[in-house]
Amino acid sequence: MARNITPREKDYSQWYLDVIKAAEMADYAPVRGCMVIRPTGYAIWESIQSQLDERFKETGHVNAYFPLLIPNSFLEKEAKHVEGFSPECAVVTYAGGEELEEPLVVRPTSETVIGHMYSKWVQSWRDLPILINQWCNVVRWEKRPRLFLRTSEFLWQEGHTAHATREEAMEETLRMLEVYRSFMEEVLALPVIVGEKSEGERFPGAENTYTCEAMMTDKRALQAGTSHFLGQNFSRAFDIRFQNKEGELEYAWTTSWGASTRLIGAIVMTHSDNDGLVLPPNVAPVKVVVIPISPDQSRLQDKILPEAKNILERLKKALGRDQVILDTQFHMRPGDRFFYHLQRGIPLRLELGEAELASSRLRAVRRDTTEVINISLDAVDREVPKLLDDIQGNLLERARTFREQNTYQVNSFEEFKEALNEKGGFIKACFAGTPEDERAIKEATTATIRCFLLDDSTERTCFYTKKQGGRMAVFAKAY
RNA sequence: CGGGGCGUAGCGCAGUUUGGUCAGCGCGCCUGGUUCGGGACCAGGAGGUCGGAGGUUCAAAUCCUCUCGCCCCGACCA
Repeated sequence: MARNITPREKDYSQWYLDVIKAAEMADYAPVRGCMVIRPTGYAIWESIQSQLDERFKETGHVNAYFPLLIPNSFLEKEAKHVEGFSPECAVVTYAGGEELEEPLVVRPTSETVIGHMYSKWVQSWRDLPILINQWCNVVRWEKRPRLFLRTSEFLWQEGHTAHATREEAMEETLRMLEVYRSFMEEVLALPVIVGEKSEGERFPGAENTYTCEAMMTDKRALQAGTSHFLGQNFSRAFDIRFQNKEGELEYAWTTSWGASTRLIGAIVMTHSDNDGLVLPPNVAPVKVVVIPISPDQSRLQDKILPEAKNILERLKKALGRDQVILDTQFHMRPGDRFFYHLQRGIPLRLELGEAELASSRLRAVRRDTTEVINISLDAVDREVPKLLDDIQGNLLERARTFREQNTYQVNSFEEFKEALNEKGGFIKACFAGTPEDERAIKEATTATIRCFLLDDSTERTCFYTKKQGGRMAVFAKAY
């Protein structure tokens, strides 16, 4: 058991911080609310970035870059947008040695600048759709920051598209929601519930917001990615108009969608344990570590190390160059070296010592189950990828089971409160109330509507108002 | 922004009530040795203007005032 990590059941948020610290993923920056993403953490982000980017490209998107600073007046063009974001905006008023004529907002998101540019780029229906994504940082001033989950500056990706028809834009919104869902499940081993946000939780300026909601191991919900159908709100505000085939001027229909470094927090809170970080193989920057061991330095150098290098090369061919590393920290004792990689979440550890050399077998230890498997040396190229797949599958299954076991369905407010207080987790209930009802529920229980389920067509009685025609909602305490 | 806690070595803390032999402990770090398959042990060593600024006093980590920052719980959020 790790001695530098507070047990999860004792203090969840301390455990979370300890895991991040032990894995050296991040550190606090001198400015409150800001964080430094250290190489181990950043490598995870790069892994997320490259794999998501590939999926964006596959669905026809291209990358571009829009500026960090946005004229304050841009934000003000969309009433709800400015209302939603102004409390958390950082504003530059002084630059170049003098007061600026117009304050510049450090982007909290880029709908406005991008809307401005799109209005210049779009004239004809032939210019549509525009399918652009950008990878960047944004600033949203936070009162209560938490590493990866809520920091004043964070890294993310924001897709912004413009379309000729409402249908096309809606299709895009849902397509990207699905890209997020499949990425989260297949790569991050993060089972998510997709759905539609309630009016109160909607993106400021959106007509509709769709979300991927995940359950952390403390049974709280985490919004892991969102996709917004913006209707014509931003194209009206920024005059994105095009001439259709009939020669008439029409406003374009836009969407936006984003996922952030918060996903790293989600990985930590979904898979890690009291020994530290656990990474699903598909997102792990390093999937396998080979650890040559021997108390005898000359045996180590002459016999064991060469064999370890041989295995390393074979695994590099089987898995990819950077996916496997050789541990040569010979000044450390084996236990220390095991812990070093354990706490960094490397999915599979391969030990090679005297015993293995003698038996022509490797000792493989799974990070997810601590299970030990002996692999014959000739079979590593075959067995290791299989094991990694198995680990990936196990982590997803484990998370899914946990979520299912902590999801309850209720029919009355009494049951709702009881389930929430005694069990926690996700609570499914049919809801037909107003935003005021939602607020009242939140005040009474601190739980909020995470989303309305998309595939729900049956109309039932609302658990709260007893009105007919409600939709199935998932409630939870959220991050 | 409200409520609570806390700033002393890289990290975690004791010391503050009762001002003076209080510059200390554990971990980590460095050196040497013995060890070595889930976090070793012994010996020696480096490291701090006690968050900052004023003040009280012969004397301040300790008392007073102001200030900065952090953590936890609430309202706001990817």
